[in-house]
Amino acid sequence: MRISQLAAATGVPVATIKYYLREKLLHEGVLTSATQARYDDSHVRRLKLIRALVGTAGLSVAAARELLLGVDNPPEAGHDLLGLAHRAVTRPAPDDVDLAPAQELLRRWGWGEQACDRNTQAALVEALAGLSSAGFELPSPVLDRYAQAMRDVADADVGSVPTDSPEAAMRYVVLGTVLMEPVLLAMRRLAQQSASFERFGAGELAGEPHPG
Amino acid sequence: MRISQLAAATGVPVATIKYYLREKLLHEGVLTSATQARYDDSHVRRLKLIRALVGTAGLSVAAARELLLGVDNPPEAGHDLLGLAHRAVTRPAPDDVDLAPAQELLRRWGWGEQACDRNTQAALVEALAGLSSAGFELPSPVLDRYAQAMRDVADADVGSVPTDSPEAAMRYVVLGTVLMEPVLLAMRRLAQQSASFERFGAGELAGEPHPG
DNA sequence: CAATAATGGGGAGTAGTACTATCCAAGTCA
DNA sequence: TGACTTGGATAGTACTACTCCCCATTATTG
Repeated sequence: MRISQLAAATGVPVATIKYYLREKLLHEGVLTSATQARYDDSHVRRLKLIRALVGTAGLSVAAARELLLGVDNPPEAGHDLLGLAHRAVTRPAPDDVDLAPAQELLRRWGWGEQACDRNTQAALVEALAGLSSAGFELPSPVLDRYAQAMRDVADADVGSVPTDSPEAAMRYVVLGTVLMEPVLLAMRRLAQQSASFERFGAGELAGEPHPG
Repeated sequence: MRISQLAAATGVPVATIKYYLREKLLHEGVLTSATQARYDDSHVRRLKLIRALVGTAGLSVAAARELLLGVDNPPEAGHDLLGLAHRAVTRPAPDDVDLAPAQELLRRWGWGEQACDRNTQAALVEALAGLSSAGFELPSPVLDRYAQAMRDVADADVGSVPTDSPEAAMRYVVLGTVLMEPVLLAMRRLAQQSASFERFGAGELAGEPHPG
């Protein structure tokens, strides 16, 4: 399979494939001469994965590269798989963030504080600060309901990790974490629309998507 | 309050404030002369809100403008509030997307199909396509668990909308939808870390954030 | 009142990202 | 043999979110 066929098979322009090769997101083909290389099914699969990461999941090319690097070279059997996935989607926190608000919540929810990564805690703190700096104060009970729901999600996540092979687990965790996020957000919005429709009826909060 | 004081009060550079003024994200101050305008608390609040939207929530300036425009001019009492918020974070779907996969899921979950916006359904279809094109096949029962969790989230969302004033409802729905997303994602990651830690222990899936 | 500083308004410039286009020599295929 | 394709590299593009600079006009300060 030559590069133009790879392009045809995936819908990705040749120039873009070359770009991904340069950026080390896609492994090189086997050179058969100075100006010819052969690509195979692994390139097709990888290309689709890349497009899912940078397209659907909205990762930057740099983040996708880091994440793929981890998928390619599993650190050791199961060592910090989650950390790898989370690092690709969580920006590093500055040294001086105050994690106290997050830690209090973790205690309240019984989520092992020592299990939870600094940067992820900082992300929660920042997100909550965004809410409150927008003048949006969330009552604790409501926040707790959200936490319970996300705990359910996480239990589903962790519960369905394949435990047979470390590579499979790796793949599942890394990709499941980032590729599931847009799915969850879309589901939330649909559920909101449905709940709003049931509660308020058309034309109240949900609007009138199908008037007449 | 002059522009430099507004900058000092919010931490936003003067040049950036001018940019937001040009882009109509921030309302103008009251001119007291040809080269002087007065700003007040409403500008401080608005600026914080803008930073939360484009910073924390990751909206583009254009999306933030559209959303703020809606918050400023509530259409009519409760008319399509959700639609407004969702439009700001959901890109328009092309005419030819096949919504069938989403509609089947909506039926299965009992979420009123007629309540659910085309673009949002398309977003779900695309997100699921991203998963599957990455070679990631999600068992239906697992997807159903996610759906249940997001339904819980949405019920909390809709249940805590203030029903007294349309303006308050507007604000709550629009901002709650977009500003809560980063909160939910951060909570999911923390819950994953905690669940993983409980299930596999340190050094297995969760990694060893605190070795020793 | 004079010197210095700050402001509104506006245009231009910048940094980063994700491509996209062009070129060329070398190789393939008809 | 000769048009077409490829790998490899460089340069250019479109977009976004600022950031810089300028100027005439105030405001402030000594």
